[in-house]
Amino acid sequence: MEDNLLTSYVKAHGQGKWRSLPKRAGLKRCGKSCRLRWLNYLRPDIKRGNITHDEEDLIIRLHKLLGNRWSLIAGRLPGRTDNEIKNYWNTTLIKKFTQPQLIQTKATKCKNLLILPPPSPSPNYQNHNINNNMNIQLHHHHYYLPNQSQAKPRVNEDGSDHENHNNIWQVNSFEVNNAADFCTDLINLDSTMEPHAQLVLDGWATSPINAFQNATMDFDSLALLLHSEDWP
DNA sequence: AAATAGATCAACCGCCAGGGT
DNA sequence: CACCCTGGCGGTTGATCTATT
Repeated sequence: MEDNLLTSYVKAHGQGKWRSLPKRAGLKRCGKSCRLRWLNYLRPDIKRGNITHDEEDLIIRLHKLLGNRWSLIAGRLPGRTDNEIKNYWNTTLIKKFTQPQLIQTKATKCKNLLILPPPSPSPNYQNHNINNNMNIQLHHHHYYLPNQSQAKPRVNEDGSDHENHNNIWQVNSFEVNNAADFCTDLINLDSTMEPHAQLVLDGWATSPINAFQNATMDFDSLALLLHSEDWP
């Protein structure tokens, strides 16, 4: 009933003026609630049905690139809402990234960020030290490891693992195979880690990794890419 | 069939940015 | 400038549905 009122009102008068809409349309909801109902449910271009495999793949890629910026991700998935994608991530996808056996799935192919235990990194990798023994805070699901044997959490003095240490990992070095992916991983670093983030970004700007492959990509071009119709 | 646990998703809430005055 | 209003965003909650015991 309210949905019908809201739908017909928006179709007749267009979106906007949400605060005053309930009064004019004869609804008992607040304006915010009307807006949410329209955007997430009543809009005619809403896509119904389950998330497809392709959409899931795209969500994973975009989330890797953008983090929890659901509206931006939704903008790349026609007919899907930010709320829907957020729910899908929080209920379905997040499990995939927190299950250890999936450490070698597609997302883990990214070897760009090596998190290695001291003292010395593996000789099998070409390393570019940005800042030795730098402590960086990472989100649970935002780091990608080559395999479990090459990266270990720092162990506390009492033998407990990093989970009791506010997710602080000791980062010694970085390996970069693809500049764009490296850029992605930097973006996914916890924004609360300042000033360490700036150290990393400084390293990004000045370290030898810029000589690598597609290393011409910078953050400005990344932003352009995100707004490009060619993406993904 | 009933009770319980787990999963899903729409809705709510608080915060923030931008525009207008 | 400071203040207010509005729209938008992301995190969280709670109701409902589904599966399991």
